[in-house]
Amino acid sequence: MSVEAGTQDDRADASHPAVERALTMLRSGGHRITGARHAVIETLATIDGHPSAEQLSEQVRTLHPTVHRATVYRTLETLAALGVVTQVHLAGNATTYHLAGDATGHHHLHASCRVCGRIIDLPSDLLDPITRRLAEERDFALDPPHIALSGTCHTCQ
Amino acid sequence: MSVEAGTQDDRADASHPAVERALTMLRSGGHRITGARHAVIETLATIDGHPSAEQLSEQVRTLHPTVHRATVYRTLETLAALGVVTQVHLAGNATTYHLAGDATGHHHLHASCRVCGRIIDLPSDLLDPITRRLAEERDFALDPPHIALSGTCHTCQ
DNA sequence: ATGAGTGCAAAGTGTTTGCAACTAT
DNA sequence: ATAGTTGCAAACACTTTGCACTCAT
Repeated sequence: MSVEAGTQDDRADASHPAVERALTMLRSGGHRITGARHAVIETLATIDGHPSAEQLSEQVRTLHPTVHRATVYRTLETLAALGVVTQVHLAGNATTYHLAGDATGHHHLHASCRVCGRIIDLPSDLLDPITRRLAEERDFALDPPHIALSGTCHTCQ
Repeated sequence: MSVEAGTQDDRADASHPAVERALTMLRSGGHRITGARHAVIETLATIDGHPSAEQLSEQVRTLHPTVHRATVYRTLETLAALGVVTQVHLAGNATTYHLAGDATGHHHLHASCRVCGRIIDLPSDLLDPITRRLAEERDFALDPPHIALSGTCHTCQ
């Protein structure tokens, strides 16, 4: 692995709280802190937008060229299982990933435009009534952030 | 093409209303009625469950072995553009297709279980309040049937 | 030291596309 | 006749897997 251990303060921001949190959760989940994982997590913390695994992988590789695509996919899967990252499925496009409860610790939902692909952030409580109704009437535990709603944005209508 | 024109009453059910409707919409959309399209539409009308393009393609081929996968994909795309079929995206799985407003003419929504993959049909008005809210507050035209909600079904919780 | 994690290459899915041949109109 | 469609093969995008090697613990 090519990431120097010991000092990670040479990169991005010395200790983005979300990065610390993610590392802690990894460790307490019984996983090892490797350079590759460190790199993926820091990339997640700094990258803008709603990156796919492939885009993350590319971005990771700009600073850590030896980190393989497959490792990024595996790391994201691990982090998702731990609840550190949220996987968002985008109606026909690649799955995207972001740190769960970024910064402020509160989640949000997404909608994607069928026409232009734009992704729109939505308040996390938007689906609360539906979540409640599905739980009561169908005993179904909705996981609202896991899919992006689909429709047409205002510029594309 | 291997489908005999003239008589389609030798297959499944002589004239499933939905099939007639689909053929009419195809024609009035300026498209040609080909054996392959006929086969796809009849398969859509008869198949159970929530088939993917690949499954439909397989099923079509049991009766019409010369119809190619690619043609099924193209036909489904055409039918979706005409609004004859509804495309449902399934959070990480293959897109599924069904005749829009099957039989009775009313749509329904879907939710899929993250664990077992089961697909649950939901009333079409479930998301009406959210649709309204998104239209008003974000000028976003939600297309509720286009994605399946995601969560955990009662047997998997 | 030792097993979790990695890089790599290769295989899997699901889906799209370029093109020559075909056929519904 | 002539465009719209098809079959085919090949490419594509995204993701997973088997395996030998490496490194965090």
